[in-house]
Amino acid sequence: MTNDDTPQHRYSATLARDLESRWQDRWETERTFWTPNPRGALLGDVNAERAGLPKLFVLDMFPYPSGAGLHVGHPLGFIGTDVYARFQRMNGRNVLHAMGFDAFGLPAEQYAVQTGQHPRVTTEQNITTYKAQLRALGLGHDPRRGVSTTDVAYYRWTQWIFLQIFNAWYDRSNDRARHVDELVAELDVGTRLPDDDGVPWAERDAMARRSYIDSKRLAYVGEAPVNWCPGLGTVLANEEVTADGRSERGNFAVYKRPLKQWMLRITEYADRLLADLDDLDWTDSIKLMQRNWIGRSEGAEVDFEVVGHDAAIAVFTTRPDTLFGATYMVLAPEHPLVDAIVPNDWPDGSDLVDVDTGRLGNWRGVFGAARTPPEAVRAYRAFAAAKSEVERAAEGREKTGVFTGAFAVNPTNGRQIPVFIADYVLMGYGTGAIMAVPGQDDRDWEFAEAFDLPIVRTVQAPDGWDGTAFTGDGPAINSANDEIDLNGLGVADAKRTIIGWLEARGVGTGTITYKLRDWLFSRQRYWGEPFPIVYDEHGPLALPDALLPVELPEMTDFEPATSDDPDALPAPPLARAEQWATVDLDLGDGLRTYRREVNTMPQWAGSCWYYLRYLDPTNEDAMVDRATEQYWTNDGNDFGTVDLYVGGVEHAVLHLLYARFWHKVLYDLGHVSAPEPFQRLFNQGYIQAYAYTDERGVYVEASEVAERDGEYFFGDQRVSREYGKIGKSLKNVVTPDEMCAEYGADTFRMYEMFMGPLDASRPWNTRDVVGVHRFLQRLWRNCIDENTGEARVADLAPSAALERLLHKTIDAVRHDYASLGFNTAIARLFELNNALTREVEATGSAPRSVAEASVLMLAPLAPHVAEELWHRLGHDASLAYEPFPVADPALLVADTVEIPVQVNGKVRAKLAVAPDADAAALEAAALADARIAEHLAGKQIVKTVVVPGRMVNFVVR
RNA sequence: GCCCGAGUGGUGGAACGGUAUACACGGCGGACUCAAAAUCCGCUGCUCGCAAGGGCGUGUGGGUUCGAAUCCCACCUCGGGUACCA
Repeated sequence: MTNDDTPQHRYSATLARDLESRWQDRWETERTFWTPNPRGALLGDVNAERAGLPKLFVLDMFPYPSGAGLHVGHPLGFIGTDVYARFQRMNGRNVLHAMGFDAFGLPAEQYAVQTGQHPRVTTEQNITTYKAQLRALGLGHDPRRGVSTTDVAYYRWTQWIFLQIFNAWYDRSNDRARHVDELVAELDVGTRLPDDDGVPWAERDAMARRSYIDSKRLAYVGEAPVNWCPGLGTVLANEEVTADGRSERGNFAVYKRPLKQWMLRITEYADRLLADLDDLDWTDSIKLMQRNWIGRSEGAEVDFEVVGHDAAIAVFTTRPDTLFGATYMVLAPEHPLVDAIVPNDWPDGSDLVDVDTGRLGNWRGVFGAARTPPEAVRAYRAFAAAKSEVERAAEGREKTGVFTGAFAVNPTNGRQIPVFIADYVLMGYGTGAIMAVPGQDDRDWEFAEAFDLPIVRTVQAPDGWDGTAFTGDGPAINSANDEIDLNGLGVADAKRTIIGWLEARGVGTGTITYKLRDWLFSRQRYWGEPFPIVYDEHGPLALPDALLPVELPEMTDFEPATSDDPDALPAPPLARAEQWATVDLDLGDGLRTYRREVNTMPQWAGSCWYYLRYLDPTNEDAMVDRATEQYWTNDGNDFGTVDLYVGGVEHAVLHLLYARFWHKVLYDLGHVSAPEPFQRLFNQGYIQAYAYTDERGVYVEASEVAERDGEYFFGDQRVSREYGKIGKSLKNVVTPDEMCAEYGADTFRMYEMFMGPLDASRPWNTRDVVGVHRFLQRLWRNCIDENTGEARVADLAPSAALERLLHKTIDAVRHDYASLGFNTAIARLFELNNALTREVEATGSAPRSVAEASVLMLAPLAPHVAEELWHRLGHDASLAYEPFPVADPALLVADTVEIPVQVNGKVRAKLAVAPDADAAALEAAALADARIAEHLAGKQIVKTVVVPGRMVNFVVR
């Protein structure tokens, strides 16, 4: 690249690397980015006075340190937050910016299973690599605050938070979580009554009381249908299962199984999680994704009596207005009422039955060889349970089910309607049972067609309706009995009316249901946080704070028992650590032997609260000091603690919903002072890259492909170009390390910011990087003599035009930095520098005022070279806290502006006029223009539009 | 299927309803050089024209407006989310 002719002090990659490592060392030695807390261990003696400034908490979604290290796509958001943070430091904010690691998780464990290397060793090596890579980018993080979720000193507090959740219950009357001791106290004095089976509190024994309290906790052991993944040997949260019913990690089949697992009662927060979205500065699309996930729907619960039984089937429906059209019912196959209502024999005299068609799951008896209802139910349940989620998806929406032999009564008209079980009804949603209204529901229509069930329309479909279910609005029909008449009412009115009738009759109520389920919180893994829980013969008990942390035992075999058998039972690795799992403790009634919880927490646990630990990472007495938390949360009217949170959209529901939930629990219990964790959320785009395949479709090393005449060649071989995720499999990995070596970190940082808006995804193109490098080289040359390395600025006034441009640039760059519009800020700096270059060429030196302002404006983007230039321009201190330039408003007004003159909307001339020229003056000037006169000749002016300072338009005929 | 979001030069991308294509890459031409690289300067949406100048242009088709990349309607393509949620 460079040879002997190149001036010694030209800004080259070598020079860049040299000054970058010097400045990184200096920032470290001088503790430049140590951010003071208002009190406590992190107040310190460096920058302490800054604790009096207004705070700004900037946060990145912390990374999982994978063995592959960073590629160029990873740091996009990190650089964006760093630019923003540096800019705000120069604006007099006390900025907290740190980087930790979300280091529990499957890859380290799977690597451990393969190699026997302890996951902690792998994890620590990976973190070391990441830290070195991140340091080389010059990110201004406070190194003291970068916690890892795997640090014992960190997960001690993750366990502590779990205990807060375990020891809390949700007080619906006050709509907040409270400590269970308060529940016990209220029950003891009788201001609150148990809401389960009516046995008075005073008459319950200790075990009954304990089990009642356990049933109220926000963390509880529940038996629920869970996503069991035998291929991974663990259960998964709904959020970890893909749409086609496989595990997000590893792509194994997932089955629904009822298992006892830890659950967190996030559903109690559904309404608040929904409502508080309104006050967050998040994009509408993320809010919408969260709203959809929470899935609030309003409707009614209606009881259908079962013929011949003293039982009723409760259904949830969002369309109570269609109740008259309910012609059958469907229960989920595993619905608890099924066994109770299934008769031993098929009902007599039915005109319903076509026993011999052999059609799968038809009216009765023909499911497999089933001859009786119990046989049919058993056979169908086996059929449904044997299907994995994938198979269900693959079969599409084909409706299957069996008649249970039972009938229920439609409360509106007394008609007896058959009761089915079918897997299109899910146990986990609503009541696990539906009333089927084929006339107004597509799924019910399909099922009714498959099973020849009657269809009654209760909403008038529009003329020309093609015959299937009509789900739109329209007047009710066929919907009247002796007491109530919905006919003619629209859907909304009909709903209101029927709910009133149901409530008056005591057979139903208006209700709200959520799609959101409680959070399945156990994993059968080794490399996660152990629960601070032990069991006696009656159930789980919390360990006291004094016994935290519960550390992971040393093991050599980390593998959970995996299996191809969907019916295999979970066997967590910690269960094999016998010594560890059995423990003698005195929990208040003498030394006894307990069994530890052998599941671990999911990876989301540690990432639910790391931003709080950044605030006070070394505190051994509390998760975070209260006053410190308040300082970093409140700058007047904060609703969320973090001011700016930047990360990928892939965490739109999982992480962000879980973290909001934990934060709200902590808020209710008085541990944090804002109701939400993240005030402003910004989703950065992805960087992808081109990949190339040869004739066989095999990927070839992208860095060795050359473009010639619009075609791509790998050696002599023609290859075709694709576009996709950066990764080993596409052979298109480019690392920040390579870019730093070839151009320097400043060039790399600026290129990432220049490629496009931060929230847009874009292709990496190494070829384009050189443009930013040239800019830095030109700016350097404008300030520094390339032969001597001395500053070449002069204390001259810049030309009026340059000065005006400088202030216009300051104004634009400030605005762009504040709104994360880094690509356009860079374009402005390029323009300023191009103008400065011309002035330097004309006069031989750069005016100091322009050079210094340029350097300060560059600093957030390219901090190393900016520091070096600042230093060479004669400043001893780092510019990290130097005030950012401020534009002089007087210089923002141009002396002339160019105004387009249009004839019939087409630009025909441009006028140079004073910016404050009024409409009359503009019109006169436009009419005086020769070219305009030409276009107006022989035409009649119908209308003249003049917008002062903007444009003139003549409409002619 | 449903719900979002996006389609602008050869490429990445600019553009409060008011001069479309800022800035950069690439390309072309030139300076420097024995030469090349690096560096510097100029040109670069398509099209007709010697030129002056004109026509056409922001996925497609309509609409609103004096004026639309921008607002509205329909459609096409791509990306994301979600999926029997009653």
